[in-house]
Amino acid sequence: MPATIRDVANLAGVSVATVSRLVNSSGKVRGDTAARVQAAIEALGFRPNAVGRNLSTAQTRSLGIVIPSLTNPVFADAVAGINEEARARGYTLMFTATNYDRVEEQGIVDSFLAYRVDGLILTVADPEDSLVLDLLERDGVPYVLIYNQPNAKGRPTVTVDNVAAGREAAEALVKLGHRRLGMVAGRFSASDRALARRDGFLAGARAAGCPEPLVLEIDFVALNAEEVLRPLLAHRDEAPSALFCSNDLLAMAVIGALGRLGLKVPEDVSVIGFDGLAIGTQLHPTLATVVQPSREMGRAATAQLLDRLSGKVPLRTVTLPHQLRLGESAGPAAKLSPAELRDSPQIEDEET
Amino acid sequence: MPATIRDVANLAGVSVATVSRLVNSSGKVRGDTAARVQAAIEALGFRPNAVGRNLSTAQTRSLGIVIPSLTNPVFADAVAGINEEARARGYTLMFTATNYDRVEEQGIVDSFLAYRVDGLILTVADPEDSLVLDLLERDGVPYVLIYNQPNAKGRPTVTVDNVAAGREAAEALVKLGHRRLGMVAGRFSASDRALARRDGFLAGARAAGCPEPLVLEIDFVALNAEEVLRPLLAHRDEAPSALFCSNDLLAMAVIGALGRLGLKVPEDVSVIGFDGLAIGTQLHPTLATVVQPSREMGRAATAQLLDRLSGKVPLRTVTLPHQLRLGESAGPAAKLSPAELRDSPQIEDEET
DNA sequence: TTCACAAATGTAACCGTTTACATTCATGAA
DNA sequence: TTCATGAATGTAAACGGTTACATTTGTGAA
Repeated sequence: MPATIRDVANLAGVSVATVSRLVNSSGKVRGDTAARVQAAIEALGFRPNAVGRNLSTAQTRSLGIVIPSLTNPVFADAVAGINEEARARGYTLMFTATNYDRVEEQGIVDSFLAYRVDGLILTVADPEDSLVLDLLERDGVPYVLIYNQPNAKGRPTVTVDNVAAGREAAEALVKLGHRRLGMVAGRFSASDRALARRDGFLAGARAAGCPEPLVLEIDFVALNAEEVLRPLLAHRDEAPSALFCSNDLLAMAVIGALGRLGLKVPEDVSVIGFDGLAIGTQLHPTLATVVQPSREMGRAATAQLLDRLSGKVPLRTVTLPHQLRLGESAGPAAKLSPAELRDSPQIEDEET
Repeated sequence: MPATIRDVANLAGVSVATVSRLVNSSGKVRGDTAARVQAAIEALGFRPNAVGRNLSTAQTRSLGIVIPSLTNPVFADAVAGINEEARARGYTLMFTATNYDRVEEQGIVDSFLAYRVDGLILTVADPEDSLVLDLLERDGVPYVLIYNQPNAKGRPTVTVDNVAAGREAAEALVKLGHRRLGMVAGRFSASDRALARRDGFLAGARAAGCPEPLVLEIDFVALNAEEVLRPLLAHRDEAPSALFCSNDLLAMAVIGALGRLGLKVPEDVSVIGFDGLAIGTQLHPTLATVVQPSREMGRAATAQLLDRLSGKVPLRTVTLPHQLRLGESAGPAAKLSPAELRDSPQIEDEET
């Protein structure tokens, strides 16, 4: 039973319209009246009910955030950026994680739409073919994707160029003298970006004349990296000497597993991740990675969405710059073993 | 201009009450009527407007979450737990991070109250003396603290026993043969839990007859651990051989800094953190830490709050079990140097 | 067939705002 | 003093649901 605008109006001896005008600084109210109303507001501890306001104005000044998981700091960072920008502009956030589950995705967006959020920021499982996004488009609710990188459909996204980044990762490893490359990724069905990174990586490897890299797709959540890596590395002669991981968390798990398998990073195997998590720089060895500006991405997505909401600026896709950060986990390839020399004769490809 | 309940009613040729009854399965509606209404709902793509409902029912089925930061995975984990539990029970989350800023805290809670969240879960800077909590109590809005551990005032909290945990950390280090202990903590003014951990740690050190540990209070955000640690470790003879850090993130930063200062963990200095972040187990060395069940804590806080909201179960303080996880970063003390022998003669105190 | 009664449905007030429009008030010019 | 005018304020209808209460409909017994 908090005080309502009517309580205030009664106490101050004015109409609700006047109170509303004062509270929202819409319309003018004379000094003495204002003072009386102000006093009434304080006396009653009046706090305007946003629900009533939302109903009346048909907007909520709230944004819905839909991400796969908070456990991966890369999303937490993005949300931090979203939070900053949204708060600065007086918007509130409704939030949920989907756990990479498309059914959840649907349910969450439904519920956000019921709450009439003004717009959404989301990372979905498959942006190409997403019922959720189709729904938003049909209902005309503005949204911006983040991290996703749809090829077709003109879906507005804030992302980095995952393909180019994947290629650069491959190139960097080749430059270090590696020829037998491998990639470890989470389920591609849950991550279009992992897919894009793979495509770039494979293209890079091919362009450098490397043998086709092995790609390992593993279950990111119930992760037993050791088990998965053992067969891959069984025959040292044929095993990859460098692994590209589709994200930093995975890379850290892989490095841990390699250690337990008795392999040293980077002496025996180089590892390079993706995301640029802050902790990566504190590790031993420090984590080589492709840095994406997660916080910025969150901020940019929010800014764009809010600009769209006030004013009619159309939403567009923004590609932010990524950056290769070579850490200690990626080192020069060990001297080539005879087996490898046989497999990759065109050594002159390798610059330095 | 989404369809309203009245649109549906018109199309189906019934009254709004009937539609409402069907949608909420309150009250009975005959089979054929139900079918007609259902058809109308589908034809119009009707999605009940939660704002209207909230206004009418005076509850929002939403919770406000207020935490210091998402960048620290410990909070992200808790939010993940909160998210799970809330979603399972049909509640939506409004979310913001305060960045350890009390003014922000106030503003955020104000805004959540304006939105009429049904309850709040929060970690505040200082639960003993918090305007925000006083406000909630005055307004009678249910809340549960998480991580905070207020001594006085009967404020409901879900937490671990930070004092006991701090003491155990000290004991563990002593057991490993360390006598010169140190602690590195974030600003105590922003973290009552760090304070509690320190108290326990100091008590443990004292009980074991160690010289009074040095306590370093540093700015957790703009962190330059190297700079801070250098003087502490300047004289190897007097420097602590083991450091207790008030959280894992800090511990990782410290380990990194030690490395850059040319000190090995745990050979030269042992480090033990607090939180039990998942990544800790993947590091080299693996991180010794006090594990708190963050996800559980989030879940427990949510469960309690929601139980309170339906039914009148009173809120209470719950202390969940923590657990010492000795990782490789905490190792046996190096042989005592002559200087240390002089300082701590009662060697028989050390068990093994 | 009629009637009593329960089941199904309808009516309209209410939740707390905003805001178009109407009304009142103050001011200065005629 | 009167009046036109603009400023300040008030009135009441939305907004989209829920729900107490009133009304209608259907059912089976007499």
